[in-house]
Amino acid sequence: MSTVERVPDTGDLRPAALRQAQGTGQAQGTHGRAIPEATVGRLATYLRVIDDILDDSEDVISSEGLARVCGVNSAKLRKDLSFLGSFGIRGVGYDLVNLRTRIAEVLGVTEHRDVVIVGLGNLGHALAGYAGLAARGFRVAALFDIDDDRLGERVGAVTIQPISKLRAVVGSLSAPIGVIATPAAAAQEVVDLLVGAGVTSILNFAPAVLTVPCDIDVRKVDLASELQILSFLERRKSGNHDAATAHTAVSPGGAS
Amino acid sequence: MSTVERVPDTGDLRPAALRQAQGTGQAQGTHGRAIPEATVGRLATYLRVIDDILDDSEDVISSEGLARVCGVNSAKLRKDLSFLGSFGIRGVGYDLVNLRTRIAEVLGVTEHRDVVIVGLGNLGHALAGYAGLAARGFRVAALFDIDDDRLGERVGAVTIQPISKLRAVVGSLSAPIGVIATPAAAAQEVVDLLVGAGVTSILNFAPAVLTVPCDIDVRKVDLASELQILSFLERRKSGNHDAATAHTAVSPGGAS
DNA sequence: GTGACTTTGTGCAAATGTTCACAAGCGGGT
DNA sequence: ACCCGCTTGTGAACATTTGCACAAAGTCAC
Repeated sequence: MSTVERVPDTGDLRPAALRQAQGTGQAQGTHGRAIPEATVGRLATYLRVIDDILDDSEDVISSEGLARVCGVNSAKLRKDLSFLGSFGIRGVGYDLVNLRTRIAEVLGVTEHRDVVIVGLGNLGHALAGYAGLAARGFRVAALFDIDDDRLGERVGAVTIQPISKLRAVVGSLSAPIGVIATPAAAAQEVVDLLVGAGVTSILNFAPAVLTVPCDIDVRKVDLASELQILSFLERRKSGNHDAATAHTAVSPGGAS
Repeated sequence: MSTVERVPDTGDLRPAALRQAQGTGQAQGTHGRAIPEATVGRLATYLRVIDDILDDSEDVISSEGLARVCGVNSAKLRKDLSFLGSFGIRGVGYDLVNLRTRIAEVLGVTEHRDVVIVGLGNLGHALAGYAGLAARGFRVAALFDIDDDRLGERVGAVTIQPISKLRAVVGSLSAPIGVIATPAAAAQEVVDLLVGAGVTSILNFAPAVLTVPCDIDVRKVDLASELQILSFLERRKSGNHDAATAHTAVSPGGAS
């Protein structure tokens, strides 16, 4: 996952999925250790679960206890936390408040981080109205849509603005995250606009492969892909390999 | 990712995230090879991209060409496809129509697969109204909500029904995928209902860790987690490790 | 203070995933 | 029919991630 500079002939631009898949090298932890990609992905879960149990539990929790609630192996949890420059207490466990603060720091969500959403269709509305965002460290700072009918409409406390305002508004925010909730056809155009306005982190809900400069992080959420993966697992469970085998028996004896 | 049977003391039930993270052993490919978890996750992307380029392109594409559009390494693409019992033609490439059919078969989306959505808030509405679902091999078969005000409302061609009908309706469908779009507080209750009704594949949008029997597949989509990961990457880019280092300098010289 | 018990932090090995590099195979030109 | 150039399929090297097992380090009872 560390061969980003070796991308062959795409030059400065490359499909976002490439960066997603390959990662961006190593993250520096607090005490100089690198934080693996896989660990970062779980920290968000730990943070949420800790928030869930902050009230009704002791103020200290063991790796075993937290791991059970998070649905992960306790050794993995401990190793993950060790990348944060851990301060668990041997024989006791982790102080929940401390732990929460520490993870939030590493994830950069101690202060609320700004989010701008482009595309206010059904999905965009759902995202913009999602109350959980504030609780998880984010603030919906601006909403943009290309459709005149939607301009001026308010979702929560924020008014939908025309795309033409995007550059100026984004410029006034500090390192906002861009969320693309437009149809796939518009996604590349929108991502170009966002990048042009200085956004360097983007969450893409449109089912399209985006091409961005190599210093931009893009993550993708694709409902249909998730369903298709479930569909595959389902298929495997019921043992329906037959339909697949039916019509192409091309490869001979090469299999091991 | 193949140690599912070794789960320690949770017995028959275990948090869904565990199964998510660990996978469920190995999938059997057509010619007897196992399909790795990571490959399955990419097949959905390939399928979508192929659909995108089916018209405006040649009827054959090289691994290099397809890989570029999908944003992956061409060797990885070839290896992924080789698990399908590949039938690419050396010196030429892959027949797009064939490839599409083959991937759809493996993913189990040749016929439309039924999806039932529970929770018709903003997000549920967005999902239910998502036109792309049909194009990607799914059919919204039923909608359920607990709120009396929403009962009878139609989204697309489907009417929202009370939760009490869930068991009966699900029983009349063949291996539907359950989608949970309720608040986190209701998610465990809903997943229990779905499992009780015979659903074995579930996509969870609620930010909660679900506990399910071990033969049930649960996948999770969490907006806030994705944003937090982006937030971390952003933080790393700008080199803001300072705030993090500020208040806990516990671990001594153990760092490399 | 001492010993028993608990839990963290981590070295190490196994499993999984990615990339390279190249032999094997195919089509087209002559 | 044969050669040439192109592309697939895959063995092997490399990288990452996971899980085990245990030493190190703390608490608690007495």
